[in-house]
Amino acid sequence: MAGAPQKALRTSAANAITADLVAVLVAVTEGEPKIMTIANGGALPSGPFEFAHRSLQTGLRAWVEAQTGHPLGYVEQLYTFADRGRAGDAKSLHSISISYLGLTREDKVGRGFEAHWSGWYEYFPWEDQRAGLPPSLAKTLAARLKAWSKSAASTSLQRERWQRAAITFGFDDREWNEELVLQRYELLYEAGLIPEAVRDGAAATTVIPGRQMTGDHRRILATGIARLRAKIKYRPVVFELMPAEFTLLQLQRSVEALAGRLVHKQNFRRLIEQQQLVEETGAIATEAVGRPAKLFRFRHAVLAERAVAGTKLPLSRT
Amino acid sequence: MAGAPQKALRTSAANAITADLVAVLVAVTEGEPKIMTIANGGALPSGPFEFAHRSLQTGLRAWVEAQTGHPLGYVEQLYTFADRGRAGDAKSLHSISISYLGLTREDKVGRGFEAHWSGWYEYFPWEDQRAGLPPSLAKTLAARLKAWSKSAASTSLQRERWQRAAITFGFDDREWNEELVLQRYELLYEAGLIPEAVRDGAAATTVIPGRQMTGDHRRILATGIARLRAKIKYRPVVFELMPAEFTLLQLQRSVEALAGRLVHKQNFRRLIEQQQLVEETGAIATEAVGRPAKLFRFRHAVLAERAVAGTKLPLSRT
DNA sequence: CGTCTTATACTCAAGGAGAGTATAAATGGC
DNA sequence: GCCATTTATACTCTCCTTGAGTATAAGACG
Repeated sequence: MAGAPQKALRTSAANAITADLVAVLVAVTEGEPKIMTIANGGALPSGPFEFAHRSLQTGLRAWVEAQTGHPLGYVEQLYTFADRGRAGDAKSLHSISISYLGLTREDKVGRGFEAHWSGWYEYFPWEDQRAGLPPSLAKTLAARLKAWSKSAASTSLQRERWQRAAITFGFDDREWNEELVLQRYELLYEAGLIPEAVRDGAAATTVIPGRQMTGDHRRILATGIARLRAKIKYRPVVFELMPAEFTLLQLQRSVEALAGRLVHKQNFRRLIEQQQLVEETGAIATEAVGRPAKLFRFRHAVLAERAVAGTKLPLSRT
Repeated sequence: MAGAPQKALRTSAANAITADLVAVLVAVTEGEPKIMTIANGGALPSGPFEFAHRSLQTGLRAWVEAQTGHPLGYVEQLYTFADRGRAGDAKSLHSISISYLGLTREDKVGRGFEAHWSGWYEYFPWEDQRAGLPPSLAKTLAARLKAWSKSAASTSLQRERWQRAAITFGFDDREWNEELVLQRYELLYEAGLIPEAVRDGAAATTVIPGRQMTGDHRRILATGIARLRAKIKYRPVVFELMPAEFTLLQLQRSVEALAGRLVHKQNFRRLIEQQQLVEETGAIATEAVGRPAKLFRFRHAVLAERAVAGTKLPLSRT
C-alpha cells in the first residue's frame, strides 16, 4: 500500500465527454438486407446519450424512435469507438460512439421522418458474393490492392500487405470468409481506396465503388454486418428478421442475403429441421411457380429449451 | 424531410458524462487463473478516460500501468455498461464503464503498487467444476435457487425461474455450460444470493460463498471470464497466457483452469497437433515424475496463415 | 400430356469428435 | 536389477456430422 504511482482520485468534471449512441438497424426484404439510415443514406440513426435516459439501451431506443418512428425490438451492443478522427480531428476526441445492432422487419417509415431503408450492399458492394463478385469490382479490387502492396517500402512489408489482402478477400485460391467484413473495410481504408480515407487525409485517387457515410458510420456498419454474419451461425436470430410465417426457401434466401453467399438447399433444410427451429403452420404458400411450399413458423420454445453454445474442447466425462 | 420528430442538433456540453476504463487482466499460474486486482482484491484496475488519452485502449494501458506497474499485451474490448446503479444511485447515471479483457503472464507486481493477483475462482467458486462442485456449494446452490423459484408469485413464474436456474447451472441432468458465467451471476444477483444484491437493496439473507467487488466489477469480471472461455475454443489465445516453452500437459492444465472443467488428454493433443498450433523446441521438460515430456512453443506463424472462423452454414459450391 | 419449376425425401462417402487401449520412458522403493 | 507408479505418446474404433448428390412429388402452363 505504498504511495507512489496509483493516482487514485477520480477527477470527475474535468474529464467530461459526450457519448453518442449509434444504431445499425437491420431488416431483410425480398432477399435483400436493408439498414435504416438518415441524412439521405449518409448516416446511421444516432444521438447523444442524455441524463434523461435510464440506460444506454433506452437512450438508443428513444433516439431511433424519434428519428425513424420505428420501435426497436431485438438489440445487442456492438462496440464502443473513441479513437480520434483519423486525420486528427480534435472534436472527436471528446466524444465516444457506443454502437448497437438491432433486428426488425421492414416497415413503412412514418411521414415526417427523414429515415429510410437502404440496401446494405450499396455500402459494401464487394460483400455480396451470392452471384460471385460484381464484374466491375472483380478485376479492380485485386489490381488496386496488388498495387498498394507493391507500393510498400520493403519487400517484406509488400509480402505482408498482400498476404493480408489475400486472406481477407480470398485471393490466390483462398476461401472467401464472409465474416471478415470489418477487416476488409479497414484494409481498403488503409489502402486509401475508399472515400472516407481520402476525406481523412489519404492521397486522392479513384476510389472503388460503395457509398460513403459520415464519420465512422461505415465502419460501425461493417462491425454490425460482421457480428450478424457470425451470429446467424450459432443463434436463431434470423427469425427476428422473418415474418410470422415463411417458407423454408424464404428463410434460406434471408440467410443467403445476410451471409452474402449461397447455401446448399437440402442441407440447409436438414440443419433447420434437425435443430427443431421451426414447426409447420399447416398452411401452404400460395404465390409461386413450382410445387407449393409448406409454411413454417419459428418455435419460440427453443429459446427457453436451450442455452446453445458450441463446444470445441474435447471434454472429459470423468 | 419534414420537420417534426427528428430532433437533430447535438446539445454537446449539456450532456457531458464521464467514462471509466476497467480492465479484466488475466494470467494463469500453475493451473490457476488469476486476475489483477486493486483495493485489496475488492476492485479491478480502472480509471477515468481523459482528454490526454489518444484512444480508449491507450487510456486503459496508461491506467493499468500506473496502478499495477504491469504493461498490457493482448487487449480486447468487452462491453460498455451504463445502467444506473441497481438501487438507483444517481451518481452512476452520469458515468459509463468501458471494460476490456487483457491477457498476460503473471509477473511480480512492482513495489509501491497496491495491485496484486487474485484467483478468479475466489470470486466465482461455482465456476470451478474441475473437481465437480465444491461440496459446500453443491447442496446449497440448488436448494437456494429452488427456494427462490418457489417464492415467485405464480406457478408459471415459478416454473420459469427454475428452468432458468436449471439451464444455467445444469440442474436436472442438464449439461453444464461453462460459457454461461454472466447468466449465472445475473441469476444469483436477481435471486438475492450474493452480497452485491443485498448492498443494492435486496432483502438481507445469508449469501452464498464468493468474494464481493465494488460497483459492477464482479459483473464485468463475469463478462470477461465468459468471453475468454468462449474464445479459447476458436482462437489460439491461450498462448498469450503461456510461457515461451511448455509441455502439452501444462497447456492442457491452463485450458482446464480457464474453462473450469477437465478435458480428454489424448483428444486434446490430437486437436492441438492437427491444428499445427505448436512445434517442438527439441528440449525436454526436466522436473516431473513420470516420462519426461517434450517442450513445445507456439507457432506464431499460424496467426498470419489463417483467418479462422467456424462456418456452420451449409455452403454451396456452385 | 409433357415440360418447367420448386419442394421434399433419401443416400453415400469423408472427416471429425468422443472414448478407449496399448506402449514407452522416466522415478523410487525393494 | 526388477517392479509398481506415473506421465507421455501412438493408435484404434465407432458414431455423428457435413458436403454433395440423386430421386421423386406436386403444382402451373402451354
